[in-house]
Amino acid sequence: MPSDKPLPTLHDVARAAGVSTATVSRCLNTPDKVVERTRKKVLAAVETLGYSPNFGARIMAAKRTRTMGAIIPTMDNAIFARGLQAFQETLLQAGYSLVVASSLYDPAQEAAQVRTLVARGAEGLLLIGQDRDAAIHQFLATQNVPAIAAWCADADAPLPSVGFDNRLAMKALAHRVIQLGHARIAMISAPVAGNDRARMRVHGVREAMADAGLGPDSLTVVEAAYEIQAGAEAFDQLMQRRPRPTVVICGNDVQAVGATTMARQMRLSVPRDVSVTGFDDMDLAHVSVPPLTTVQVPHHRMGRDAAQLLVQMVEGGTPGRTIPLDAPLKERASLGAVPRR
Amino acid sequence: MPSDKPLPTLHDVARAAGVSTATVSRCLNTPDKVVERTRKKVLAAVETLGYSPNFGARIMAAKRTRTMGAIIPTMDNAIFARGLQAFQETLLQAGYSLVVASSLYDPAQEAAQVRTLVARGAEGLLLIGQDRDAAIHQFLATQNVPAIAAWCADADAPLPSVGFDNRLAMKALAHRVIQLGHARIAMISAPVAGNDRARMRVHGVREAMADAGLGPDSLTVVEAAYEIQAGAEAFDQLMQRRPRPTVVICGNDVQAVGATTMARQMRLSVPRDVSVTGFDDMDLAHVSVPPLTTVQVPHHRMGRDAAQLLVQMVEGGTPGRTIPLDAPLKERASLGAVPRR
DNA sequence: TTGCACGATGTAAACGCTTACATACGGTCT
DNA sequence: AGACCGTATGTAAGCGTTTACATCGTGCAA
Repeated sequence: MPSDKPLPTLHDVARAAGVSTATVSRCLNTPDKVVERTRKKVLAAVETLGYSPNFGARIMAAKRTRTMGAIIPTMDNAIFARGLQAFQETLLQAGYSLVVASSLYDPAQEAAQVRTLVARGAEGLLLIGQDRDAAIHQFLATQNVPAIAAWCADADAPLPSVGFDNRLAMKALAHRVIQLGHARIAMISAPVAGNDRARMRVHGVREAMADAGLGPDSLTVVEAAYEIQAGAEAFDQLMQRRPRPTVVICGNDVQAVGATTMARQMRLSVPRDVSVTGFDDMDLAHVSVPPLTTVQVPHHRMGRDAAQLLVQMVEGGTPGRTIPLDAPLKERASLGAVPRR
Repeated sequence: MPSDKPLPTLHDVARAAGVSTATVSRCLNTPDKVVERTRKKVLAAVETLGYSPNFGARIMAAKRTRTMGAIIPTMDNAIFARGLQAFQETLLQAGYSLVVASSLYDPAQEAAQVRTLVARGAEGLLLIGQDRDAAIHQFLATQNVPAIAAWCADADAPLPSVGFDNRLAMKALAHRVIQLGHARIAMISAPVAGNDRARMRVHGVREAMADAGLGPDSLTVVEAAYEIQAGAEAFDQLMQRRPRPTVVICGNDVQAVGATTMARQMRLSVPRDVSVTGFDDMDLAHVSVPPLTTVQVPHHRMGRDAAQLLVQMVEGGTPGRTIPLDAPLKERASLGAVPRR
């Protein structure tokens, strides 16, 4: 209970400056509508009183919160955090604040957060991926809150998206893998339930294989948690299989680094004995020994473009058009030709 | 201009349910003050109309935003992002939303963000470190907004803090380094201007050296940006010095990984030719070859405890007492005995 | 039966700002 | 000099909740 003395109001400032509340308000919001002399007086009063406008009253009168919301699976994932950073910076430039919430990869939590953020006055929402219940879209529509999906690019999905095509990006990587002669392929994926990005990456590998005439039984997929250790364990498990896969395609860099680390422990040389690839191109990918072949995710551009698109949708009332971004293959030492024997 | 049909208000719901606005409000906020039959009627009306309370009006009347603010240097730093994640999760449990802003390590930006977040209705603020202008504290005091500092622990600093003592943690690491026989010590630090965490870490090394009778000229400190590449360049530069340092203490894991990477490029063996240490214990530290000796920063606990303390300060009006946390030394292969020659 | 207490609901007053509209005041043009 | 115009400022009406207080009704004790 912060029951201290009440904060000064517009009225107090107006009285102190000897003007009306309207003039004070104008000084703060549209300074050029007030003549210099008056403005100075008012600003001086604001200063001495330590006035700061009341948020509630302001948005109630202006009918604008100038706040956007973002719901990401978790900021523990550095790559989301970085996208969020760019999103926030761009939003700030446009005069918006950012409220964040996390779903922890749980659709129910995400749905709850959508309601929370809208109730908290978010004028627009940034979500990750397209996997969600139709009820959410309906809710957003009735509340008249525009939303966009990042980390994907899919023109005919429910939400306009800003990002790259997970399926195609991974397909390109898998294509290159196959080109190098690999035919016994294993994949470590994050859990695909409720995660279209992970699912699409698996699809991408499948498609590349199908295109190359490799049957579905040439691929072994295991799901693992988004952790280095889990990647390591999954790699271990995959290496027990006979015949052994010649390449392990990972759905992300974190698991891939777990894989290379485990390979070293198992005294398997990467890529001589087995190749490993990642996805995201985070710092880890460079540091891994050997450096990871991976897909570069444009997290910064994604965050920035998402912010711009969302602001445009909120302010222009426009429907919002998907912005596809490139996610180029970064070929590094962890991927080599299939071992001959 | 989202000029669509206006959203339903409390009045609309009240009319639809055939009750007063007060009853509807009670149904939503204190359901047990309303008899079952009425409540059902009202909730049905809420549902069919798709009613969602107006944020501005609500906080104006209730005088509570249930929003906290956090200003961190950047979410590009995974370790801040993770602390923030824990902070947000804990806040959510307590019924608060989180507005985030970033200072980009710039005190002026931080000051501006403090004002922005307060104007945005933040009831409490999480800041990083203690390095800031007194004017900020004064502003927060007049606005009656409690704030705490994370990533540090300093009982007699202006703000109550939740975190660890950067100086002591680094001193412990340096002590161990010296114990291993190192006497020509180099340090790569993030820029210390306006960054008490970085500065305190340097102090820690200096103190450990002084305690061991090593003069200040046994230490070479270079500042570098918070990037792998910058760490690599700084390491290169330090390795040109003669006599060459036998250990490079880095202010953080990112720069340390840059150092080990550069060492490999220079065909220097770590720790045989030169030892390297980090600070933070992020994923990178495990993955580095060799794994980094570092200081484990309790980012998750810090975020959680910070949230709890802040909520307590906001709700209880209590002054807030510093919560010191451990940041233990994690000794791994990158630190070895001083090379004999 | 009357009176009372108490629980359920209604009434209406804030809350502090923005902004449409009204007003006042000079200055210009005829 | 009078009419007119434009600019700077004032007046006051909301904005949609919450909540103190008033009112109503029902059940129970006397």
